[in-house]
Amino acid sequence: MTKSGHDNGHRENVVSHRIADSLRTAILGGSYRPGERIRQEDVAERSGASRIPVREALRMLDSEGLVTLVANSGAWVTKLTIGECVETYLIRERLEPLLLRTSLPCLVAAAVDRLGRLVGEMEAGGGLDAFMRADREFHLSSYAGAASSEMWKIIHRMWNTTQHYRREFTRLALADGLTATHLEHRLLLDCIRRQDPDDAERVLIMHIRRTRLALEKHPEIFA
Amino acid sequence: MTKSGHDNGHRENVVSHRIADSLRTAILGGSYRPGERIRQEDVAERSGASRIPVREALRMLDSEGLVTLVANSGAWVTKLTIGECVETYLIRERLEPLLLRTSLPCLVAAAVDRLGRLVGEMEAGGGLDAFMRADREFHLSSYAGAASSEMWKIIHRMWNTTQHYRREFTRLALADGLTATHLEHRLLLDCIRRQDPDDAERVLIMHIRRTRLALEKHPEIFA
DNA sequence: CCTTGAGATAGTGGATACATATTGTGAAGA
DNA sequence: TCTTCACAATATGTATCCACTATCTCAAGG
Repeated sequence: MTKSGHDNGHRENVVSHRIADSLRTAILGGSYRPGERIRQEDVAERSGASRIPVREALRMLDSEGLVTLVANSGAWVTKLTIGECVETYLIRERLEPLLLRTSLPCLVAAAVDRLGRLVGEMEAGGGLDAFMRADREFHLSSYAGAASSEMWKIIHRMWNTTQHYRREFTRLALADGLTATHLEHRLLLDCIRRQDPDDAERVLIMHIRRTRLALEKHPEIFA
Repeated sequence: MTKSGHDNGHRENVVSHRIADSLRTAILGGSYRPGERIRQEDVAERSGASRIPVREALRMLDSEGLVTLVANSGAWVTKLTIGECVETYLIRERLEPLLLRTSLPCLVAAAVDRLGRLVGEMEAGGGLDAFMRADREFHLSSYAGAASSEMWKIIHRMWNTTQHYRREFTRLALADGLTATHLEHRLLLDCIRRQDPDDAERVLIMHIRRTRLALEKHPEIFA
């Protein structure tokens, strides 16, 4: 290990990966809006690199579903129709319970405690951004026991592609207090504490399904 | 339409796409084996292009899960462990029934007839390659009513990444005649003819699950 | 004999420059 | 006034050249 200590996990010091990370953060953070065009030259100039690594980065994000590439035309931030968004929730209804079941036995006490704190943060009502962050962290952390699995990647991807629409939906739902959501989170946390995979699946299905049904009542988000 | 008639659907006349298609066909056809290295220079030379479109193609295939890219190191045909392959089947058990349910009402009589012919081809016993082609065609065609959906892409990808291992497993199973498989295909075809989504889901779950359990008994495939 | 480190080698990552396709604009004609 | 065709501007796709990193080989030392 004297030479260069290359075993720094999967840290990619490659420019294309850095650009992809930067763009991903910007898209998820809302700096880019769905349907907005992304010009290779702009990104290249802003990041001080040439267009080649930008193209590689765009291809990565395309494969993640965050941007849509069209040959000889350009790249746009992926824009979902309400139908595609609903389909994503239908997939999540089937896969996330399985992922949670897989992850459940691997969640140590410390991890469960952290989930409890996150539920508390959401209930505290710190505003839109705080809820979004805690909600994402809560659910994805509950799958941490199964991280690095193929299913984990699929689910993670779906959380990313729907991030913008969840934000807009949550913005509307915050007005009603999100009481059902908070209750479901408490129930889910309890199932996790009890290490009960069957009940956990049921609650999670209900949670995702109810959100989908509520989302379908707000087609204006996809206008 | 005087200039160049560019409206040929999604036909990608881009070199990188052509190379990706070529490599994909080669990998799925078995010309490349899992774990085998793919050198950019070799592919570039063989296709008469430079390395840049080859890199783009490799990134596409990486995003499809067919090849594995490592920064500053190279590209290899993705090699699955038995655990990863089993996980793929677990995902398929949950998603394909849903996809079939979505596709079912869109399958017209002609499409169902074609499914029937494919079942006949499989039962006819034309050897490994013939069965592989008909089996893939049968299942993927049963989802054709939901083509272009996100779920369809996920499933398609999984059929691709496990293609090599299904071939090896089928090679072993052919000796036993595949009787259960043929019965399940007949049952599934009947459910489709009756337009019964609930029974179709049950049969398909059983079909995938039984295959997974049988696959788990042959770890030597992944040696 | 085994371990370790320096140098050579091969192969990927990136920058610059050029070719090509798409799209927007405007003028000419019906 | 609307349609249509041609041209120009813009952005993407590709080729060539260079730099960097990882791996392999081999020799020196314990």
